[in-house]
Amino acid sequence: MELVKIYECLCDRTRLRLLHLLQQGPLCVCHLQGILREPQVKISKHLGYLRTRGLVTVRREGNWMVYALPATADRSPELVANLACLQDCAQEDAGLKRDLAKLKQLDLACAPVAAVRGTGRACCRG
Amino acid sequence: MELVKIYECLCDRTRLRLLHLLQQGPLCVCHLQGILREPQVKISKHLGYLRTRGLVTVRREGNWMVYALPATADRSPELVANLACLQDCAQEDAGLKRDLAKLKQLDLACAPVAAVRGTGRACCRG
DNA sequence: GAAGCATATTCTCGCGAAGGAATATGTTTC
DNA sequence: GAAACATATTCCTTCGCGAGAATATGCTTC
Repeated sequence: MELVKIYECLCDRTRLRLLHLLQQGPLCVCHLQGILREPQVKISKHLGYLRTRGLVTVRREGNWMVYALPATADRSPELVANLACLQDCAQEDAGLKRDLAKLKQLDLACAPVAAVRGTGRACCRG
Repeated sequence: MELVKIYECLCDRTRLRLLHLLQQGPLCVCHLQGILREPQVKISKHLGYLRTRGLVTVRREGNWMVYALPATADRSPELVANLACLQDCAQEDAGLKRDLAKLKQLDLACAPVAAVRGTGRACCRG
């Protein structure tokens, strides 16, 4: 994976937020939408952008599309390094920390549903 | 310094090469030009881009403009983290390694001039 | 002060990317 | 199979960026 391509994915605020959240584990679009509070088109298109560049994978789960970072074995050294770096930097970034806090709340709110779906974190409006 | 701004600077191949080289120490434009083998306008404009975003500083030295990374004390944690990450990633990148090799050669070739100028690495065509 | 040098700036072009509105696709439920 | 739902795609507009040619700026030397 080319280094510049990784930076191209990281250089947009929305994508940065998405990748940051996905570092916590797989998430479906409606989750991401609920946290980012951005229009559906916007989120869907940025996820598409990340997918075509291999920074994200998708699987369908009923009505939902569940996005995730590539399996650990499939991550290039550059990607691993930059994801780690992002984790570090996120602690200085109020916005990213807020996203994370919202995610934790969702996890709690959806605990039953998540358990049923067995993913540990499927969509909570189901 | 905003995280996204840093990534915006890193997401162009030319700028990536420039920043990578500057991690070795200050360099004048003609040095960078000699290593990258790109037209003068291109290099100058990308250096300008980096400067307006605070990722690089300049000082004039006679006819030459000497570019450098910000003083260590002036680097945000995000910048420090990403520069370190870049160093790591550079070892997987053949192009960046080649740039580095060329830089070492220049250092040797210009040793006398560099000594005179006292910067340890001023322009070698002087 | 004129000439020569290193570098920056301006102008213009083409392209790709971001955003939003509307619409399409694929899945589930009844 | 129709309705409801989650998500993707298309179409359009706007905007900033990258590239190159030509020109300007600022310093030095004679």
